Amino acid sequence: MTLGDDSPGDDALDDSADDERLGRSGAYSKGVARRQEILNRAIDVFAERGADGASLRSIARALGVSHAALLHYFDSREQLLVAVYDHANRQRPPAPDATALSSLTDAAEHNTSVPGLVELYTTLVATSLKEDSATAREYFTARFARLREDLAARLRQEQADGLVRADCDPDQVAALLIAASDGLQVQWLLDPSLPLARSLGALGGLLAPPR
Amino acid sequence: MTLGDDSPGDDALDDSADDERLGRSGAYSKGVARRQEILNRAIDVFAERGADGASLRSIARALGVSHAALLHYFDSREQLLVAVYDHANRQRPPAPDATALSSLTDAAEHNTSVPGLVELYTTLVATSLKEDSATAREYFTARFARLREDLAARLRQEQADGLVRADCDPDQVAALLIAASDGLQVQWLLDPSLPLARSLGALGGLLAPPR
DNA sequence: CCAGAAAACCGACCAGTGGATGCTTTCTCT
DNA sequence: AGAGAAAGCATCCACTGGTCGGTTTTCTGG
Repeated sequence: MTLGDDSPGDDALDDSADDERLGRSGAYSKGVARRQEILNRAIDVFAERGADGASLRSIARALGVSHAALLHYFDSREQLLVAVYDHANRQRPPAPDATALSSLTDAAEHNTSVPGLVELYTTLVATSLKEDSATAREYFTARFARLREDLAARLRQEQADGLVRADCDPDQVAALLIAASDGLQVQWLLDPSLPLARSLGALGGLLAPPR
Repeated sequence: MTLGDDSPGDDALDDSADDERLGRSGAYSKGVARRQEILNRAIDVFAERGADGASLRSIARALGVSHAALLHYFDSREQLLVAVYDHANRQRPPAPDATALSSLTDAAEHNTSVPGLVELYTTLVATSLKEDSATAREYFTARFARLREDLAARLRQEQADGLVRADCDPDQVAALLIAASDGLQVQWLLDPSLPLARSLGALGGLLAPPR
């Protein structure tokens, strides 16, 4: 277990923080290339064969390596999947000057456009709730906290600018926005006929200041 | 596979619809008792040992039976878990004359008070997204549809009564409310310091008619 | 340039999983 | 009592994530 000898300087997270973060990135050039390859192929396998079909052996087969090779780059399947999700998200750099709502709508649009992404996200959130979840829990708590902070700041600004009604707490609304976006994506995946964007838009209407 | 001989009159769903629905309920009295026993113990195991710890063998061990016995009452682990969730929900009969928002707040309160319930719910929703999900998908699509309809009706009434602002689409807001409630419960489970009720309350504030 | 250290990778193995199957035991109804 | 269905078990299966020891490949410092 990674419990007995959690060596000082947990190298799974804090090395080469500028580019990639989860799991060992290779020291040799072949290694870093493989790592990218894994991340890229894994999302495909996930999209094609679903969460259950994306076993370590299945992903490894798609790459022509053994499943042990994957565990050389990532401590666990969980960590691999988190890295895949993280990787998929870094493909879409966030627009810094977007509205709180529009940034969420954009993200939702992106998620629903990449096959398998919402399923991956939901799967990972579910595993992050398990008590013994190692990587996922840490990752998503941090992600939610960061997102809430970011959105709350945006909302405060928009309140000051008169774009958002003033009689609501930005912190609560930030949590609310994220929750609504996540929940709607799930509902949409179960029933794609739902107008995801429009529902989020309705929330925008509720946030607009009274005229 | 249950694919070859999906016999006519799928008895897993349509028999004894008044009380229980998922999986075979016993024809002998001992059988129906066992079924209740399974449902009751399973939720405990889930609460104590988490989603991963709730394997068929683990649950069976807690009952003093073999894991094959469980599969005699339920077609699959997935179906068992759905039945457990359904069972846990039937414990709490819904108040018929509640506000759209208050009914959700109550439900959220209930979910967060029963250990393991939110984790079970999230796990099941995640599995319902998998392509080959048999029972869960059907169950949750139906659940979401029913919930949306019910909430939308409540909202329309409240709009007519002047309790909810009129300039929003009840259907969109219904989906929104469910999504927000679900998403907030997840965030709360990852960080229990979040004021779940207050966040939902903020949504109530947004829905209130302008004064 | 080449020795040697580290990285990359494999094959074999392990305990545990969900599920299928065939058999025995227990129950209930006529 | 006896037929027939339900309840339940032992056993098997393919597969999973993860570990381990060993081999090959890749790089770097002298």
